[in-house]
Amino acid sequence: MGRYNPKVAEPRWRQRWDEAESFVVRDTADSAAAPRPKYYVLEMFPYPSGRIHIGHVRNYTMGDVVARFKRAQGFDVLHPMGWDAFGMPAENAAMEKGVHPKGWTYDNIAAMRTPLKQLGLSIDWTREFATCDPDYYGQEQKIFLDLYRRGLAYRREGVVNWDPVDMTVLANEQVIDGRGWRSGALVEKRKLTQWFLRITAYADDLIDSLQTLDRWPEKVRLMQENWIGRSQGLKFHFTTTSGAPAGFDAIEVYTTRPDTLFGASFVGVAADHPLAVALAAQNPDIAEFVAKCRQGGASEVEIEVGEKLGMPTGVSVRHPFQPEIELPVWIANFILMDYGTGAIFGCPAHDQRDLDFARKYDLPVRPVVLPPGAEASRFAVADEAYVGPGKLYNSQFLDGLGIEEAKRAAIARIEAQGQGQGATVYRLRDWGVSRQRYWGCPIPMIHCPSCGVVPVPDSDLPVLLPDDVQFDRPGNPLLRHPTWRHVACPTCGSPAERETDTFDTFVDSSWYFARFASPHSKDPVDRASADKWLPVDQYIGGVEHAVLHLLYARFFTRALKEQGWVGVKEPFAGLFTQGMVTHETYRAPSDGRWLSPAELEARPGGGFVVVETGEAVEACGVEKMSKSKKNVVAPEDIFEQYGVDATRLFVMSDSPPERDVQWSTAGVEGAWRLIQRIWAEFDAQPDGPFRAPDLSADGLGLRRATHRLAAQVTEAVSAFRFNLAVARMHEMMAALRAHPAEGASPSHLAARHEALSYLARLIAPFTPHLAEECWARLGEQGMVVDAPWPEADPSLTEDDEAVLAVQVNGKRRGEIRAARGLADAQIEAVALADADVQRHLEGLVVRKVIVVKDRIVNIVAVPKSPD
RNA sequence: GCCGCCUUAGCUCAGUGGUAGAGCGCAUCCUUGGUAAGGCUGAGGUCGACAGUUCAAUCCUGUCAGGCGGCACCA
Repeated sequence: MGRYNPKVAEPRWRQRWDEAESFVVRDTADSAAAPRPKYYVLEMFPYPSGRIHIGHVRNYTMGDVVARFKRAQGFDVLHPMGWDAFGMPAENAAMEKGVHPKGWTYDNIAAMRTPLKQLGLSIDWTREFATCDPDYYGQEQKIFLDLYRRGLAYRREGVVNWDPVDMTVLANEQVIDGRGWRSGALVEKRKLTQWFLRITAYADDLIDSLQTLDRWPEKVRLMQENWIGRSQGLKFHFTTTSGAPAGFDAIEVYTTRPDTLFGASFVGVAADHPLAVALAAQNPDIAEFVAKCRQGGASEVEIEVGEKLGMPTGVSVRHPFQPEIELPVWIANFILMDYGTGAIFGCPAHDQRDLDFARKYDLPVRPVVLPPGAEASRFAVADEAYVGPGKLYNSQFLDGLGIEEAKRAAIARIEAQGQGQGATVYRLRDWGVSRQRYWGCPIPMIHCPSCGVVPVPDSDLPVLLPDDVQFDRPGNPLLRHPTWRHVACPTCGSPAERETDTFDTFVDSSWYFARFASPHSKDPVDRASADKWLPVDQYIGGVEHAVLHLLYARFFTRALKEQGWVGVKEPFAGLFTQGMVTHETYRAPSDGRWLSPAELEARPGGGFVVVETGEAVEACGVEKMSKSKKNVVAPEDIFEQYGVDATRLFVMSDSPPERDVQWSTAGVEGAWRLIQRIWAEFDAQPDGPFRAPDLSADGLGLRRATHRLAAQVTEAVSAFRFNLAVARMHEMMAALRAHPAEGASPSHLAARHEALSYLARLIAPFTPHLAEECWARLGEQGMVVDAPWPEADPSLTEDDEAVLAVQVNGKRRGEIRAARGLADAQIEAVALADADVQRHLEGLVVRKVIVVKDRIVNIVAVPKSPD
């Protein structure tokens, strides 16, 4: 008799798993012979910041529960781990602390590997790699050259988002509310020559295939769909009639509402539009306005205010359907150069922005869509544009048509006139991947003065990062390196220069899941291994990657497939996005500074006091754990105090996994107690052997509880409802307590043995160390990790007698017991005979009786009529 | 502004068209050779508000309120 001591038990079992190589995947050798189906579980790999946090613990425990569960169910499971190791923080550390990014990164990896291994994850560590390993990024360069040869990578000058703090370019996706996603600095617009990946080539497939991803959260699919932002419309040109500079005979616009063309009252162009630029060169007023728009666009303030600003250009264009009508061309601040054609026609009656603009500059508002039930002579648009359904009017050949018909008719007419055609436009833009940084994968290109851009030959790969670099000032150290960039042109041999930009780190994470299939292959991916393991069956990570990483990875997988490296186009068949770990925050009432939980002491009767000062403190809200709010807990400390299993168990309980879970000391203590209670039941069990469980005797109730538990845990884990599984384990403890070992009959003991044997295997995905200890205590063969998942006996999961509630007019009035599946008429009779029910039926006439099998009886009764 | 999610016990949250649940907290009691602990029992609920569908609504539908998240001059 004794308490379960995780400090002793946990390291012992980890060592046993290591020695047995329990989690090493036997890859190609048995892939043909083994009949086991494969299952690839992957959690989003971590950035090696140097410490793990509770969020990691939750993420990796979820994956581990799935991996161990599938393993026990007989799947050949791949569950690898790696490091997303390139990126800015390493360079920041280099600048701040004078350490080399490489050393800093690998030290951090080592520091994080220890607690991750301590978690007892069923990971095949032989497949571990970091994206900053030359072996990995060399393969990435190979992939990039494939993309380049296939025209999916190209270089062009473009207006880019420049982060002045990180001194680098950011992708559109990395700009959030006008600020850099990492630095938080206001992003500026700059013109630079950049490498781009042609993700837009797959826009349609990326959007259309979303519906095949039926094991992805609806929310994420919706976010991707919105991000790609496909719209159908019409691209056409207006011919200019007067005032246009040379070369501007026409202005091309894009619209999704060609039906409203007869309501057009102006044409607008973006401040960056070539026409605006050309006019600015001649006209100082226009130049000033254009400059103001550019600033405004960056400042974001104008957008918040929503004020529409415009400047007439003096240019006029002809209406395509009404040659007698000319429309003025304006430059307007609400038109974006990088969407559509950077020019629009304004129909104020049916577009709120155009209406705001028209009211401000006193332009005509001409309604052309009549809402259902409205009268043409009286309908007018005031301050709100009409965007609803209706019939066209004031529109010549479109009159009387519905909106969709009118769109088709207008497009057909424009096409017939040769002035344009129907078009699909996307919000998604090509992915700019150049970063002016050192700690990233070098882009394997060479700039030759005579040959131009030349790819590094395959035989010269990988292009390695030089180690001898200085971080004494901001900017890219590769540019300043004395020798690294100077190289002979592979084509002509004359002096040339290497590309000094490196890849966006999202490139690194766009294919790592494929590399795990064959982490040591000489090629990026070994096709046979990829065919065996891909796609990832269950991917698990934070919802913050719903757009960026997941979209890039889907794009990369398509590109890899076309190159023949892999056979699938969707990388992740199943996706689960887990919630965050939160914690209460506390701040001192006196000076408002944040206090860490360690500085506080619980006060009897609720609330906390500061240990040092005795000052009373109230909790001020539950928030995501962050250093700034001091509401963090270090996983290592929790492991030390409660053990790894209690930590794992707690992060899996309480909250459904897709939701946030609130960390609390009480919660871990609850998990700790459950572990102790489980162990106590195993500890109390006398040594066997026991004869086969006897159905006739007092063990039946326990056997039912056991098999119900097996069924429930299996279902809960399959459905990612880990918290439910834990709740059922709590309930199981009540059943075990009701059937104590002490003084038990042999059949009773046998039923207990079965219960414990099942329980050890059912808890194994959650608390694997405890499970092994329990398994061994029971005297079972081998380790739990190699034991098959327990099957529930269907004949034991259901009681043969059901308890039915009896309602009278929808209110519960009594309870009856009846054999399962008993005929409705018989149940009705029993229910009506029940004393409680009889009492409630006094003075009533039964109108109808509804019997729901094995669940409930509802008696509908009305008062007796007086006669 | 648009889209999505949430609102159930003091707290954190499960759950179901048919008998309202768990953990923690709280109270009472037991144990004091599992003891920086263990256990029994109990109190505590208009299931956010209103309306509808139904024999029956916490659950389905609609409207509203409050909270959270994503997107946002995307033509």
